[in-house]
Amino acid sequence: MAPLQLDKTYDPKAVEARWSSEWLTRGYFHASPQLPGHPYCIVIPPPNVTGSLHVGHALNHSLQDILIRWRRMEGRNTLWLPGTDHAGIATQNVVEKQLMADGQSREALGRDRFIERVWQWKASSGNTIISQQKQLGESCDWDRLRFTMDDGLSKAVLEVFVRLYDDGLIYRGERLINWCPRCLTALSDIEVEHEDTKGKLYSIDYLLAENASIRLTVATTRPETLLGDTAVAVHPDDERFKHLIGKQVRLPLTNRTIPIVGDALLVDREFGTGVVKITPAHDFNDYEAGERHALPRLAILDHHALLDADGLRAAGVEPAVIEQVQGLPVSKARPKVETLLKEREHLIAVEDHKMAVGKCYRCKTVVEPYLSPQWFVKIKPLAEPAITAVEEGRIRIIPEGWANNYLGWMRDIKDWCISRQIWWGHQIPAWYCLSCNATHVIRTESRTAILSGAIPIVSKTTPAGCPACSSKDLYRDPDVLDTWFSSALWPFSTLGWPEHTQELKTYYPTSTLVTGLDILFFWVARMIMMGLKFMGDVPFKDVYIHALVRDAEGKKMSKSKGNVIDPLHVMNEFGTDALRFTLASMASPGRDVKLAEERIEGYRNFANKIWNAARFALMYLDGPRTALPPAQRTFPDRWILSRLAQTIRVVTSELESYRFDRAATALYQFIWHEYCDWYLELIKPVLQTPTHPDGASTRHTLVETMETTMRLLHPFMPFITEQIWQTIPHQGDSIVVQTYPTVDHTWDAPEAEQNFSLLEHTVGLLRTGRALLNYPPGQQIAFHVGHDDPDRQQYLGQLQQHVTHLSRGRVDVSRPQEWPTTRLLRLIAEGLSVGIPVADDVDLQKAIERLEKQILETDKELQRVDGKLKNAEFTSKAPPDVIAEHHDRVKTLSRDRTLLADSQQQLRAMLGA
RNA sequence: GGGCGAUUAGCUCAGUGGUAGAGCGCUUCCUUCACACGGAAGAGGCCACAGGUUCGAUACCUGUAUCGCCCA
Repeated sequence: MAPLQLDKTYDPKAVEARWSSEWLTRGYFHASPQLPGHPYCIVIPPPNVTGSLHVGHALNHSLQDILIRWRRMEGRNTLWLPGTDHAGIATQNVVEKQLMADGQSREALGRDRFIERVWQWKASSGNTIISQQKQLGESCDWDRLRFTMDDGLSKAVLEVFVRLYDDGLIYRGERLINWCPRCLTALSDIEVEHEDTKGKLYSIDYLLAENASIRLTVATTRPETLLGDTAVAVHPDDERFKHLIGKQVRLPLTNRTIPIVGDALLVDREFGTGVVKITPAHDFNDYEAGERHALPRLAILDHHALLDADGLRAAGVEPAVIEQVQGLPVSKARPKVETLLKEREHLIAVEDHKMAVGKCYRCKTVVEPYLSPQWFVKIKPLAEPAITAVEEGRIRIIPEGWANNYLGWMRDIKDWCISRQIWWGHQIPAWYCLSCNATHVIRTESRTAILSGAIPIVSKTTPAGCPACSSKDLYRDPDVLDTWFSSALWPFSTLGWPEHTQELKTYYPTSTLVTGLDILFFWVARMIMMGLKFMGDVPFKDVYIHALVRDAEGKKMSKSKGNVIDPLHVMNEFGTDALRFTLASMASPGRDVKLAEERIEGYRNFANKIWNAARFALMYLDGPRTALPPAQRTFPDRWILSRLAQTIRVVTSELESYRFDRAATALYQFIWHEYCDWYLELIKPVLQTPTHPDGASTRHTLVETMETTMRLLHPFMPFITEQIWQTIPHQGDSIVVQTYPTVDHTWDAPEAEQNFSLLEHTVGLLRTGRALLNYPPGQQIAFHVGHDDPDRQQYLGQLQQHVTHLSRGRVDVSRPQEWPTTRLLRLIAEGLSVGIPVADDVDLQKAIERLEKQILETDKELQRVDGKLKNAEFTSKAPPDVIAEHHDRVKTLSRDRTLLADSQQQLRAMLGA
């Protein structure tokens, strides 16, 4: 292949477009159980089908792609399985909004036509995120794209539901659940977000029924729910009130009297007045207290969370009060009730009070505890093995700190409410015989209510008739399942379960799950439970939890908050590789990512640096290349091979421990500050001399190290590495399917690394001296270099040509004692001395100040180290090697100190002359 | 209220029981032949605070403060 012409500046767009389509055409990402290699599988956390790629996805997906590309290159049989979930509530909301814009409504359309509309919407818009993922270079097996509402996955949902029901692990019952009055559906506990808000604490007097002069002051944050109170509670040991337990109080604004109960769990004696009201139909704690005391539940809110006239009448609320509050939302009813209580002198005090309100995680509407019949998963029996799996290490959570989080939640887990009162999703496979359930299924014109006593027929297929009475008059439960119910099956439903596929056999359990902490409970925990239950094995071995990308205020990014950053715009501006590398480098465990554009720009520059290194190589590759054994190569070649070997070691081991940040740092450091800054500079004299005897070997090392480096970097920056790899000499069709670099021990060259360190310090001092004396970079200067240590002095002799080249001067290597004593600036560091001649017209002030500063620093350090050595405790207790090191340091520092002082004195003398 | 995490250079963040680090930003010099999306040289830090362990603590322990997250 003819070398491609490389532009001076890297242009990511053309390169990315070319390779992302080329890779797909060539089918590199297609997995097959028949392929050789130990399987390595990741299932993607399915993004919401309504979504577009946000920066959180970009992070999550970049990390997975790094793992997958790395393992693929290692020769594993890799499968990265992509897909989306149907996001019941979110998707329904999106399509409903569209309908509303057209003046239509879901109800007017009817269920079947509405669902058709959603599928149409999915066909036209549901692939947005998929094409964006491809743009990011994700090496998923796109042939296996899955969707939670696919036939196969839906079959898995049916299978699981029916089996759990048959096992007694799914039940239907009336419970207090979280209800979103905007989405008009139940939510599970974890779909409610708690938010601190400023509220008020109201103190309200309830009068004792038998003696109205005795008042009991109740403290509450929700005075309007008082209309549904069925008791007040005090602490059974509270001396102030315990004698009142068992008596009745008059409930204000109603015709009811309610009992006073003693309840140690509900009542905190220190809180408020020490007396609380109990409203079992509208508060979770009260619901449980109501169970304990067998209290009635009076619901006074309807499903829109409006004060309900029927409910209020049933609760014995005075007609005049009903008149004022019926049909009002809570926020408007509260001040009305407040006024009424005040008028009747029941309201004693109102204080500011901090409280948490629950909001719907999809639409942020305040949720209401709501009494209704719902379907639940009995979760304890499923949770137990899921706890054990993590405790026993069959599943590793990384970083492991989150394991406690997981275990704590799992041990205290509550039954999972899985029914949703929406249309888009997997409809629950339960039917009710209308004749057997005549009193429990109540049909009116507008809706059908299935009361909690109704007996369902649960079946994978539509039953032909009622098994009890053979009636064919069956009514299907209109509810659908929580989206997370189907997501919980993802690691095996996507591989073909309940069929016994070759894919399942090969790729389950999957290897690694990469996800954010935010869905540890929503998703990860539930996958573990379902995987253990239905596959009899864990769904994955490693769970890597990465940081969340947050907005400027440290808040979670979400579409509904409108605080998302668009990664596509970033990819356009700086290149996909730059974004990917940025995210990888910021993926430190336990810290949230705050994405700054300057950072991405920095890695754009890194890509450009790599690009230009490759251009440089291509310029000088003409001519033969000879592979000598590493030991016979030049010093720069031996050094860079040694550094490359070390980098391979670091990158590989950091990847193994999911330290993407450290792997990225190691690559950056090696490529920029070793390969470009030093290696390419060191070999220029050889390359630029056409007949140089080391030419053939150097060109070989140049290609060898660059080709290896591209492979090492490829998982992080797939596009630029492919482009460069294709351009330089190589074997094979694509870097995607090359082997990942492994360490070649013959590359290790400690002696070259030591010499390099000496070279680096020497060149550094010479350059400092040049800058101090304001000599132009190009000016040839007759430098002196020397070292205290005879070995080092000898090495300096061997390095002379390199020092000469890199310092752009003539270099005399000799003992400092032999140097001229006048018109020479001497700089000293750790035994190393350099001498720079001082021209007549040079301003010495800067150099003198620099020496002064260094003397002060050396003094300070000397004092510190010497102080430690004079401390008897230190010398008697510290390890001998540490003490020896300190002695060495004192020796070197004092010698440096003397030489620095001499040098300064000489300069001062010149200044005086 | 309970749990977890953070506090290190102007900013964003690594890090380690024995000499304090990176990227970006900043200052000065340089368009020299891979790269000005660049090169070279610099400036900049009581490692949040207070105790303790230790010969030695930025690191380990305890407490405090501030911030953030999760759960109730």
